[in-house]
Formats: sequence, C-alpha cells, structure tokens
Amino acid sequence: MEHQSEREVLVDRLLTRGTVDVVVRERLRARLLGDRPLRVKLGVDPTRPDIHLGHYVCFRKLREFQALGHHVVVIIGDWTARIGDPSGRSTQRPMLTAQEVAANAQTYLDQFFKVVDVNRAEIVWQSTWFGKFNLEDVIRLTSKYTVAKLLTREDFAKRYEEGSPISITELLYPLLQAYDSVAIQADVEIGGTDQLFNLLVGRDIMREYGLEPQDVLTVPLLVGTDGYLKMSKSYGNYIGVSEPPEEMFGKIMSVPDHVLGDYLRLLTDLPDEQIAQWLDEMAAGTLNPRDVKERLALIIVSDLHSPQAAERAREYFHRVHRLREVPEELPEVPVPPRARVIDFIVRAGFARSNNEARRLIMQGGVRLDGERLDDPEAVMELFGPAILQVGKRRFARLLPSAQDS
RNA sequence: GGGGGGAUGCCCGAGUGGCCAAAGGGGCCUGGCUGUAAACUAGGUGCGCAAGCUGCGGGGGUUCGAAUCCCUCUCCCCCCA
Repeated sequence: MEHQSEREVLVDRLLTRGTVDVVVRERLRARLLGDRPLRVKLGVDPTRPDIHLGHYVCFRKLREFQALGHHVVVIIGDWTARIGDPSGRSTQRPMLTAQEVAANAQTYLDQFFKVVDVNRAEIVWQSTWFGKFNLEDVIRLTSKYTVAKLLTREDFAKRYEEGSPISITELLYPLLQAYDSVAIQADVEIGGTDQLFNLLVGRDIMREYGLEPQDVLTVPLLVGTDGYLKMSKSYGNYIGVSEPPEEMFGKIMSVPDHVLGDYLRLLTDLPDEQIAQWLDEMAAGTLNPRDVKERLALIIVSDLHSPQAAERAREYFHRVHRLREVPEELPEVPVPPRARVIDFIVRAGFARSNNEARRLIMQGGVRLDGERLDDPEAVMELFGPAILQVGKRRFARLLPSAQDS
C-alpha cells in the first residue's frame, strides 16, 4: 500500500470511524480529497430543540468535514414543522407557530455551534423554497417518485403490512426532505442510520431535477444511558449537550459498562488502538470501567463546556459519590428555626409531600448535619445553619430565620 | 354509510358490583453491597398528624356499596362498504 498523505488519513477516518453507510463510497472519497469545498447537508427538525449526545455524534462528523475544508449547510425544517407530522405510533408532532419554530431553531443552533464551526456553515430556512411552492410544484415533485418505492422503507412496509394507518402526509415527507437537497444543491447529506432511506430518496429526486445526486453518509444511533434503547428524550435515557457539567459528568459515570466501546468511538477522538486496549484491559479485569468512564466524561465535558468545568465536575463527583462528602457549594434554603423535619425536607424540595418526606426518613435516607434521623414526626430546633442530606446525593444548607415561619 | 373495540396511577398494563388506594412490569426514590449515580439485592412509590379524603377519560344516574352496571359527552383504534 502506498504511503498516504495526512489528508487521505483524515478522509479515510471520516469514512470509517463512527460511520455506517457511505453511498457512493469511492465517489465521495474522491470528492472529499478534491479541491472544491463540498456542501454537506444536515436537516434539522425544529420541533424538538433538545440536543443530546446522539445528535452530538452527527455534529462531530460534520466537524470532520469542516476540518477538511468543506462547508456545512444546515436546513431548518421550519416549513414542515409548521405543518406537523402525523408520525407513526408515538406522540404526534404538533403543529407549531412560526414563533415557536424560530425559538426552537435558535435553541438548536446555539447548541449546534458549540460543536460545529459557525464560520464554515450556512443556515438555510426550508420555507425559503416551500413557502413559494404552489400545487403545480407539489404535483410535479410527487410525479417523480412511486408509492412502491416509498413502501420499501422499512417502517412503511411494516405498517402497511399490519394495516396500520399511514397518512399521505407521511409519504410526502421523504420527498420534501429530498427536495431540500435539490434546493440547496447538496453534495453530501448526513444523518442517522434511521435516515438512510430518506437520504437515498434525495439522490433519486436530485437526478430527476437534473442535478448530480448527493452522496450519503450515515452515523450510528447512539445507545442511551439505559444501555439498550437508542438515546432519545422520549425514552428519558439521554444526556443533553447543554446540561450542567456536574450533571453531564455524573450521567456519563452511570452509563452501563457495555456501552463504553461505542461511547469512546463515537464521542471522542481517541485512537482506535487506545480504545481497543482499554476494552481489552477492562475485559481482563485489570482496568476498572469506572476509570474509563471518568476519562470519557472528562473528554466530553471538556468539549461541550470547558476543561476547567470538566475538572470541577470531576471533583464534585469524587466528593459526593466516591468519598461521600458534602459538596462545597450547595443550595441554601431559608427555613423557620423550629419545625418538623419533614417540613425542612419539603422546603428544600427533596419531597413533594409530607408523606413522601416521612417515607424518606423511615427508609433511613435523611441526615441532618451528618446524623441519620429515624423519627418522621420529630420537631427540630436549629440554632444555626445546618446541612440537610437526603439520599446519597441531595444536599441543602438550611438557614434558620426568625421571620420565616 | 354500517359494525366492533378501547380510554385505569409518571408510563405500559391487569381488574368486569364489596376482600381495590387498585395485580404485574417499567421508571423513579431509599437502604444494603460495590468498581460508579454500573451490576446485584431489599424495600418504597396519591393526599392528610389522624379520623379520613380524593382517585380508574368528562358529566349525570342505579345501588347500602361502582374502576366495574345504565345514560350521555369527548377522544382514539379496528373491520366491512
């Protein structure tokens, strides 16, 4: 094998590490190595502006394109978001007002540009072209694709087979997304593996409109913190890119051991050999997965916040979760100097009702200044600030004040 | 247009007149253990100090007593045409 240039190494890495499908591989490789900056499309759904590490996988891939001098084009799906999406089984995507869409899009972009270089990116609003579409344009678009082809998409096929409803609107969505590629003359479109079909429709439609078909690249769907389902807000197994450093760090530390390989490969730039070595050592029992998680957490929090924030988060985690110490900073809660313990707990927001507070005490989960409490009906008198602890990791500093009663 | 099924606690889902504050699972919380907020394990999980109150889509009714029966409204789904 010939010696590869540095650029070739980067390109090959882009096409393999954290990448599932590439269509058409050799063509894309050649174009990535070429002089012309490629227009790399990412479609964004402003219905749900909550970005988690699953999206981050995709953003990182875009960053790789940028590092090679290519150009990212973000399409805000504002037009489709306002129509709504009667998607399959789960909750329907609601119709949003223009204001909601704009606000969501802004939130999305704020998070997006934490990762992707804003100077090599362009933001485009889908309504720029669909806002002008008339019925004739729609008919023309729909004439360029067939129902049979649409029904080859896995979820459509399945639902059609079982007799579940598929609205025509839904069938239209892949075409609309495909037309976006026509509108911006995309060279490449990227998305999660679940998007493969839609991305390929883009190729067909572009050809129909007399354009060079885009190449397509998919990234894996990141498994969530439950270690089983794909990461998603609706499954509650996500780590948001905007979460505070401590929370993010803690969530990464609590991820099941068996997802570490994926997380390291998809969320860090660590060399493959390094990752393989760690996995071997963990399997052999010579390396504690906890320590790997800590390194992983440091890397991710550093990237999404800052190295300083990551270090602080690490220290916090150590104190609270490993050494079981009280954190340095904790929320302060004004309380009456004399009250039932359960009132303190509820005041601090650690229980939603008195009964819940009682249960916590009876289960042995409540400490006041380090002393475990056992009487749910106890009345305490505080002569100065006291530290209330509920469970292993919830703390508050109680500040007694006479006027607050 | 016709016929049928369904709506239960944060979620899924049992229950078809009293033993139902409502099985089971998930989630979440707490204890234990530990290698971490992993895994495992035990328990808890409407409100109220209590008597008790609220509660099974909304409203009304039958009954000593209703998640369970009747009427009505709203919404969802399926089949036939």
